[in-house]
Amino acid sequence: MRRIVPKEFYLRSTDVVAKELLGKLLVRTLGSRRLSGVIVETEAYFGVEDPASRARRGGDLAKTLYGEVGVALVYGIHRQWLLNVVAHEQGKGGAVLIRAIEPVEGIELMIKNRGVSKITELTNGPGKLTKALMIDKSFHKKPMYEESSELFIEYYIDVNEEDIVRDYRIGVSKDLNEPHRYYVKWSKYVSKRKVYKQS
DNA sequence: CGCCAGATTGACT
DNA sequence: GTCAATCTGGCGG
Repeated sequence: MRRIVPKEFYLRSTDVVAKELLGKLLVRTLGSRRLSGVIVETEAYFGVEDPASRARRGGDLAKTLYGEVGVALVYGIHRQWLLNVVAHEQGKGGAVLIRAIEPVEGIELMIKNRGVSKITELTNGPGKLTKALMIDKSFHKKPMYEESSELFIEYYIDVNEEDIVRDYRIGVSKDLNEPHRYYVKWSKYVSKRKVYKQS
């Protein structure tokens, strides 16, 4: 039985949502076809108080970060698309970056989309998974709690608390002094690189 | 319209 | 390990 994660799920602290998204299924539909994967790595980003957040730069992304929860925030960087879900408490700003998934459905098509055959290389990075699932700017601001969006998140498995690792965010030039990256310890699909610096 | 930073990736030494 | 390709969005002129 499939059940989509409801909008209310995202109206909580960004950190809690980031952690609880682990083990959920990210689904992209193409007509009757499904491409999906288990979320195994996430990072929390906040509002203007976060030096690594796009909210710092103002504009549309800042508005989206502080806006309605449960919608996709698609952001382009270094010629990749990165997928976030807007999640924060009432009156605050924040979003969860989905950094890695484990392929479940539609693996053949993902291989075609990515141009690589090694399964573990398919979706073990934020830019990689958007390419594998054919996610681009057209999904920006679309609700992720409705099947009609063709991009949504379902309940899938429960991850044990002791299997969740908390660490500093990856790749940001100016991080906060607290870890905001979460990943599943046993997953082979977590992006390995660790290039964080302290501000 | 040009400039530039940046939550990345993959090719290469 | 190093490094550059190449894209988006904000901002200044």
